[in-house]
Amino acid sequence: MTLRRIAELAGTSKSTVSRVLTNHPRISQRTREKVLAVIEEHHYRPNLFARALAGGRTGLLGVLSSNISSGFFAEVIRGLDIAASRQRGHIVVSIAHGNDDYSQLLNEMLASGQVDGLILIDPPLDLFNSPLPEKHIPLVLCASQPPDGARAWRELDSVTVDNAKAMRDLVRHLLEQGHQHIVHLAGPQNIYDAQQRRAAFEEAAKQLHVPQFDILDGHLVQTDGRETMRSRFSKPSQWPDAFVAFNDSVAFGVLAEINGAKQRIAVTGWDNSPTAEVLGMTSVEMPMTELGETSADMLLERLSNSTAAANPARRAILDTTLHLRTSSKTGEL
Amino acid sequence: MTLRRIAELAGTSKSTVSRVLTNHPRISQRTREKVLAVIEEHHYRPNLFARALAGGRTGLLGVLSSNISSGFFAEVIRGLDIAASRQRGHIVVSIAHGNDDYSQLLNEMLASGQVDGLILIDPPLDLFNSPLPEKHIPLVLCASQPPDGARAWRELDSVTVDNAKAMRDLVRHLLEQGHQHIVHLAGPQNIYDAQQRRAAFEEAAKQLHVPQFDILDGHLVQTDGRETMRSRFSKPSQWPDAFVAFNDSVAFGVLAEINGAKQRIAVTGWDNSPTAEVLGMTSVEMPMTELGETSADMLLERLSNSTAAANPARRAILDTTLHLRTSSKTGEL
DNA sequence: CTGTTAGCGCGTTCAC
DNA sequence: GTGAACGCGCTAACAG
Repeated sequence: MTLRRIAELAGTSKSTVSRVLTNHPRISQRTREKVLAVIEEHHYRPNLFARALAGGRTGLLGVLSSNISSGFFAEVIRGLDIAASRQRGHIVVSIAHGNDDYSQLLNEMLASGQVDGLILIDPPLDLFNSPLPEKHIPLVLCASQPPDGARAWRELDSVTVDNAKAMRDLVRHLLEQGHQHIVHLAGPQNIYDAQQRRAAFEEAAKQLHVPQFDILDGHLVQTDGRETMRSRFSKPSQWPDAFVAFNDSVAFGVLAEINGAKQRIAVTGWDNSPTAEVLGMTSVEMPMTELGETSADMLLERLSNSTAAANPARRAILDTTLHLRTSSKTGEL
Repeated sequence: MTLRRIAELAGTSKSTVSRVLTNHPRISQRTREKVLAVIEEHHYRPNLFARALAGGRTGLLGVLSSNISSGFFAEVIRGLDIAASRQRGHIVVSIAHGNDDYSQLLNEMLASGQVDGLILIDPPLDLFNSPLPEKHIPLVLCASQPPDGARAWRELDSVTVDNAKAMRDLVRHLLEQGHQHIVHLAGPQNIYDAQQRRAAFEEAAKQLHVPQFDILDGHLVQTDGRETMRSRFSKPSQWPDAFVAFNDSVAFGVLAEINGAKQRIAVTGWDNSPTAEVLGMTSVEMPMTELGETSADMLLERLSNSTAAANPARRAILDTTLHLRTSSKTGEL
C-alpha cells in the first residue's frame, strides 16, 4: 500500500493524499473525508523513510541513556514512549556503556541524522565540558542540567526534579526526629542528581544547624553502601544517628550491614522503589515516568513549532514526594 | 555529505561508491581503497532512509514489549542494545499499555515497514490465538513461546529460559529443608513464564511427592502478594511451610505481611533482584541481558543470511541460576 | 482548493 | 570493473 495507490483508489492525486496526511489546512472537507476513508479501509501507513527522505519528519525520537539503574531507566523510557506514541512517534534507544561512549554515541546519532530530535537521559556531567556538537535537530536534557559555565549547553531545554527541596524536607524531618549526627552517602559526582543532592544536603545541614554531619562520595549501588559501612563504620560505636543515602540501593547496602540494629539508626533512600515500601524505608519518590513524558513533550513541541528554534530554553522542574516510614521515625523504631 | 559528493571527490561514479559501501565483490582493489579514503576523510555515513527506500537495510531493529517489570525490561533492552550496536544498529522500542495494544502495535510496526526485523518481548499469550500477521521481515520471540496449537507462530525463532529446571531444583531444595506444605503464588496466566512456572511447579510437586501443595494464580506485583496473604492466609495457623512466589515482587509482598515471623516460614522469589540479595531471600536468577543479546543476535543472523528465510525455527533455551539464601534454609532461619 | 513536476540519497538493473 | 539510468514513497514547490 503506497500513497500513490491510495490516491488512485480515492480518485485523486498523490499531493492531495499527502496534504491530508500532513493536516494541510486548505483542503476541502469532502476530499479529506474521502481520502481518510480509503486510508482507513486499507490500513495504510505512510512509509517513514520515504517521508524522511523527502524532507519531512520521521517520527523517530532518539534517546541516549547512560548506564543508570534499571528502575529509573525503565520508567523514564516508559514515559518517553507514552508521549511519543501519543503523536504516533517512536523512540530509538541507545545505551552508553562508559563515559566516553556517551559523547561518541551522541555525535553518531547527530551525524547519521536518523531522528527528528534527541533526548539525553542523565548524561555524565563531563559531557558539558566538551563543546556542544553542531546540531540541526533539537536536544532535550532529561534529569540533568549543565553548570552555569557551559553556556552553549544551557541553551537546551531540560527537565529535572527539585532535589534541593526534597533534601531540605528530608534533613528537617531527621532533625525533628532528634537525630544529631547525619551522614550523607552521596553518589558519584559526575551524575547531576548526585551532585545536586550532595550540595543540597550540605546547604540544608548548615542552614538548619545540624549539630554534626559528614559527606562521603561515590555511592551508586548496594555494594558501595556495604563497602563504606565495612570500612568506615564497622563498629556500632562509629555510627551516626542517621544515614541519608544517594538512592535506595545504597540504603539497602547500609541496611544489610547494620542488620539487627535498625532500632538504633535511621536510614533513608531515594527513588521510592517498591522494596523501600515493603521494608518501611523512608524514601523520596521521583516522578520518573513524568520525567520522560515531559521531556518527550518538550521535544515534540519544538519540532511541531517551527518558529521554536529561536525560543529560549525552557526548564521544567518536577516535584518529588517524600515518603516518611518507620526507618526514620523515632517513635516507631 | 552524500554518496554523490563522495563519488565526485573520488573521481568515480555513484554506483562505484555504492558498491564499495555494500562490499560488492567485483571491484578493483585500487578503486575501493581510493573511495574508502575519501569516505574516511569526510566522515561520510550513508543516509539510512535513502538506503531503506532503495531496498537496503536500515539497521533498525524493532522491539515490542508488554508492560512488564522494570528490572526485567531494562536488562533485556540493555542486552538488545549491546547486540545491535555491535553491528552498528539501533533499537526502536515500543511498549504496549494493555493486551489489545500489543497486537495493534505489532501490526503497525509491520505495516509502516520502518525496521529490518522485530523482537517481541513477552507478548501476552492471547496474541498466539490470532493469526500470525503477514510479514516480510523476520520476527523473534523473546521470553515467550507459542503453544503447540499455534502452528504458524511456532515457525518463529525464540529465546526463553528453562523455567522447568529451575522450578524443579527449587522445589527439591524446599523439600530437603523439610517443608511439607508448599504454596505457589503463580503469576497471571497470560504470561508465558508464569504459565511455565505454574506447570513446572505442579509437575515437580507431584513428581517429588510434596506432601501438600496449592497453587494460586494472578500474582504479579507486591500488592498481589499482600492481598492474597490478607485474604487467604491472614492467620499464622493457616500458613504453609513455604511460599514459592512468581517473582521477587510478589515475594516481597508476602514478606511484608508475615514480617516478624520469618523464622517460621520459607519464602522464595524469582528474578534475583538486588534487593533479594540484601534481604537474604532465595531467588532464581534470570539471564536477562543475555536473553536480549541472544534475541538480537538471532534476528541479526536471519537478516544477514539471506538464505535464512527458509531455515527452520531455532529455539534457544538459557539456563537460570538458583541462589539459595537464608529465607529458605531451615538451619539459618 | 487541487494536480503536476521535481527531487530527497541510495541500490540495482542494464549496458559498456 | 565501471558508469548511466531508473525508481523506492514521499513532500514541496509551482501552476492552475
